[in-house]
Amino acid sequence: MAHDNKIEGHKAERDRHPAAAAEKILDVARDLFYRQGIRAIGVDEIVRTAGVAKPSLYRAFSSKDELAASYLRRYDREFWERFDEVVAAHPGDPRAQILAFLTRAGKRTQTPSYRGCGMTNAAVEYPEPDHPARKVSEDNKRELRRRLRAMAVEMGAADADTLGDGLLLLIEGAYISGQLFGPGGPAQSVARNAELLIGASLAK
Amino acid sequence: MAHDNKIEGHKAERDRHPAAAAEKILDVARDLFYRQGIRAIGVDEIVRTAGVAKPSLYRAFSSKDELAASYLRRYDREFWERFDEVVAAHPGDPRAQILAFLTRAGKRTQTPSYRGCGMTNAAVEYPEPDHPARKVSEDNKRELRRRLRAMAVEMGAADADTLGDGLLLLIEGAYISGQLFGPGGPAQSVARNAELLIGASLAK
DNA sequence: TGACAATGTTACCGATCGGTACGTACAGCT
DNA sequence: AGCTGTACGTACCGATCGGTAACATTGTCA
Repeated sequence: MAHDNKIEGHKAERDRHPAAAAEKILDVARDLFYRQGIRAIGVDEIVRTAGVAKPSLYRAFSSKDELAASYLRRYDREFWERFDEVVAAHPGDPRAQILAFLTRAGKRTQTPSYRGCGMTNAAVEYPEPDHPARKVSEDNKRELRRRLRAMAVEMGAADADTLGDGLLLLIEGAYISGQLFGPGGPAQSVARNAELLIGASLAK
Repeated sequence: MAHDNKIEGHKAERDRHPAAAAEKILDVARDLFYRQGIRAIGVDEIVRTAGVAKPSLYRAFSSKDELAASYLRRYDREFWERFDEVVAAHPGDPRAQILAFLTRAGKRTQTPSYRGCGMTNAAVEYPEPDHPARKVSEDNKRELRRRLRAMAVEMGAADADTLGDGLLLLIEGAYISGQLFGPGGPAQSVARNAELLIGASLAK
């Protein structure tokens, strides 16, 4: 054992860039937190699944709460990437943008393993206003509200704030009932209902 | 307190009916579970707040999960009481019934301490399909969906299932964004948006 | 070769988790 | 009185929680 330097090369492959453990941790945390919930997952399970040591977690993240916040910050980035992607697909046509977004979201909610919006779920799990994870979630939702209202203005809605908020309600409702009802649930009709709501809000 | 001859009372007052501890436990659990979340509250905190001993909890409830389910069963009863109350206030007028329900719900969401729907929150906290608390929650939501769709039929909607589901999405969205945004959030417009959606769904 | 940075290993901490074995106080009945 | 059933409390269980100290091992780069 003393001179046992040559083992399998199962660790030499990732030395190229630093903080490889942190990335694996975040990958695993993202997966487990989203699927099972943040409170349901302990740090031990994370490091065990990631195949890293616990100190590696606490060298990269100051606490579990901060790891949760990091998970949500990454979620936030990916969310807006998807959002901007569908927006860019229909330039100058906010109605088509929203409908495309909702069609895609509605489709995702029909997946058996669908677990809703990580942001929304985190806010439910952490009602305390000063929790780091909740702050990220609230920021994300505030920005979403702002954008939806702006798009309602673009659409020329008589009461743009009401329409923007109505769309947000439909979206959040889809996130929640997607995970509550599973495939075949009410979330499958979110795009159709949004279309109806938009139509009613534009007609005067 | 009509015949309250017994004094002294840290135990004499509840001899009349059995399982007084169980009631206090359920009262406290209801309050703490709703405000902070089920996973966030330990059984120790419950019994401490209730001023009872821990075995009293486990004599009345086989586990914490079962206590959570009991909390939700009570929540379910009270929910349908409120629901039936507003339905009874507008006999034969499903549109007025729903609007009245949503007006009241929308108002509640503007309370600073609002924490959403206990059913919805529990489903977010417990994604596992066989968790006792989740089962209660799913049953409640399925029944709500059924009723909303039935009311949409009563209203004479062209696509009643879509309207019923759309109303459910708005409701769930209001529950969630009520606790996410607090007063001034999108949930304040849930009744207005429902009105628009209903109008658009009835016009052909 | 030697310093450095990143990770791993092991062992631990106090607190809290959900849950229970067991003894006791007190009612009603005979 | 004596017995019995019932509701309750004290004290405790092992497991897990989030988090840390100390040190060994690794490959990289100068």
